[in-house]
Amino acid sequence: MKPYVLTPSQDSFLQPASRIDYEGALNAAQLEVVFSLDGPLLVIAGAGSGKTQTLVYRVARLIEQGVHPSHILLLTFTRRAAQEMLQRVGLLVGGRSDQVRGGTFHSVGNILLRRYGQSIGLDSSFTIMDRSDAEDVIHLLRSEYGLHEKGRRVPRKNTIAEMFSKTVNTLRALDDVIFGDYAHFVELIDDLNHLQKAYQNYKAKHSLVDFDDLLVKLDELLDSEAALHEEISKAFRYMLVDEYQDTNFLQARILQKLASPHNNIMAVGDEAQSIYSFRGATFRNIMDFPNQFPGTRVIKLEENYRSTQPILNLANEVIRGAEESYDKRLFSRRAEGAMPVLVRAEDENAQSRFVVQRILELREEGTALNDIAVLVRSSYQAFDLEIELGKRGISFIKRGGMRLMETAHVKDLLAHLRVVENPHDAVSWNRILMLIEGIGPKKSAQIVAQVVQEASPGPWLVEVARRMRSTGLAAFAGCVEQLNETPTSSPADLLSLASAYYLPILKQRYDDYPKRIRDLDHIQMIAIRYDLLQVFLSDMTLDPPNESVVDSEGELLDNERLVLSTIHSAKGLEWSCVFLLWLLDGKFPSSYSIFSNHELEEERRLFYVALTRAKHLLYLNYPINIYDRQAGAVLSRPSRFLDDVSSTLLDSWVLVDGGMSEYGINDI
DNA sequence: GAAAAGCGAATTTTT
DNA sequence: TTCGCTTTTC
Repeated sequence: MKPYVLTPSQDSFLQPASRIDYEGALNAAQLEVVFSLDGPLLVIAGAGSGKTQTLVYRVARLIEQGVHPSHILLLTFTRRAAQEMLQRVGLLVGGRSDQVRGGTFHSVGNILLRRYGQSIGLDSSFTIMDRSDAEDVIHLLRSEYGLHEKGRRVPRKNTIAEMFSKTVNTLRALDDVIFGDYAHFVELIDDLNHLQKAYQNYKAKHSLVDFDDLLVKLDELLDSEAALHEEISKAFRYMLVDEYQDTNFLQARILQKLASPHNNIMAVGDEAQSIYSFRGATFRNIMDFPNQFPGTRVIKLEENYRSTQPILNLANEVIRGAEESYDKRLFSRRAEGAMPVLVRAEDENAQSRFVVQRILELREEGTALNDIAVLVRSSYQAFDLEIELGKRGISFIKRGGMRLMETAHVKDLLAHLRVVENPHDAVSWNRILMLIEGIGPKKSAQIVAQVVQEASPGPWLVEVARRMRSTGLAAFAGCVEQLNETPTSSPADLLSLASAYYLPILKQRYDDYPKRIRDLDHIQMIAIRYDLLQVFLSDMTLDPPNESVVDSEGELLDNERLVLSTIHSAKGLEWSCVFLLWLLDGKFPSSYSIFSNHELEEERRLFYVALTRAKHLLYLNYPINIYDRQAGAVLSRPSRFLDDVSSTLLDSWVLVDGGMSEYGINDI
């Protein structure tokens, strides 16, 4: 293929038509944020208070003031958030916004470590492992170590990975984590310490880096050499951090190092919306910010531009019930609006039918489908609704929950490319080898131990296949040779080669292979956008496609799609109408969390986040008479978070079956 | 001795 | 739908 050079988009040379109209777009508090460019600044921004708008204008202001865009770092919770904000900055200042550095802490870690990692002994072609890769390694090491003696209860690999991750994200020693959070495994403390060391060694030996390492090693990097630290902190002269309530202690430490000595750092957050403590995040970072950065200015944004007052009244009431009370009263100028509605359904399917029917009505009345969202606590809670939507021909997009990247077949396929990029990647070798007929854990371990040291794995594997008389391995060896012959090919071409080899295996292993092949095709489509294998692979791990589009048969309504999302994935977003499902005590809050005050409080904040996504209409739905194995009881009352809510803040509806999926409404 | 098949149990949220 | 353990097969 011939290279065809595309000239940069003309936009880059265009200047904005007129000067930026700050006063027309921002209120007084927001203006203060946008014009206080130097020194540490903490912005406490309530839900819907125009936080994104403010960030966008602040970046624009920096550029307008002559700060070079590449000296600005915008840290966000997801990469998508950064992209969207920078796109909006582009509307204000033109193409210069392309050069602003933006992304998550993890993606910044990735980029800096690729460039400077050698100074802390990290190979620049390292592979990023996701959680399930990490669990695979732990599983491997655990069996090798022989932790499972008779009669002893051994933590599951998932649990072990969680413990290890907690040590990093909460800056605690493994012993403390076990004593504090996993007291029932205290007797295994020595073994687990041993295992953690083994895990670290394994990663170092095979150039593997897990999510947490991206932070740990970045932190290390910033400490390694004074000159390097200076170079990096000079590169990011102005920093903006979004969703600060969902950062952890390690991230706060990294920030402090990145920002020193200039301290031109601004953090935005809302302690009432902290919902990632299971990942080590703590809203204490917000509280401590002024101590960490002496001279901090604090600005509060309290006016809500999103929701009507009746919705805010309910949200305020719910968060007021929190143990650690948040000094927060959102107010809106939209006094008028429909009351939020609490809807009781006889069972899950009645709940789904109600939602579908109401959505169809709203659409009749002129609400766009993509201005409606259905939110759930955990993704499986939407399954029944998905079926119902399918029946009625409503297309939707689903966010959160089971991710494409986590599926076995996608991981299998990508593993073949990962060993091309990083031949030391033992997890991927192991994964691929285990797919081959006649190769199990033992054989695989033997081969992996050798192959990671081979300069040319292809010919070596051919030889091994001949010795073993394994046709499966021979086929694989051929595939490896092909892939390595053309390492400069595009990711898409390499993927095609790997697919050709993998497809027969896929068909043999899974009865539902047609569905899985479609997933692989989807990955193939994404790969086309990339030139570099390394970038493609990193992105697939750090920023995986986590949306699945389910189109109804036939009619495609001008790209209009309903959004189904977990509450976690709905963070920062808003819709005209929001349905909240499964608002049943025992489901939300889930019966897992009701024994811990700490977790219960987080569930309450999660509920608050869900409520504040709605602009005009809010439906809180709960089915009754649901048997819950966890609780060992039939659940039938609405979430306890509504216990103290006055009945004047909510309408109550009871669904009455009118046959033929009709519903009637009785006011109580 | 190692791999494959078979069975019961458990299942939040995500970079 | 996958995890961890047990039984069966090679």
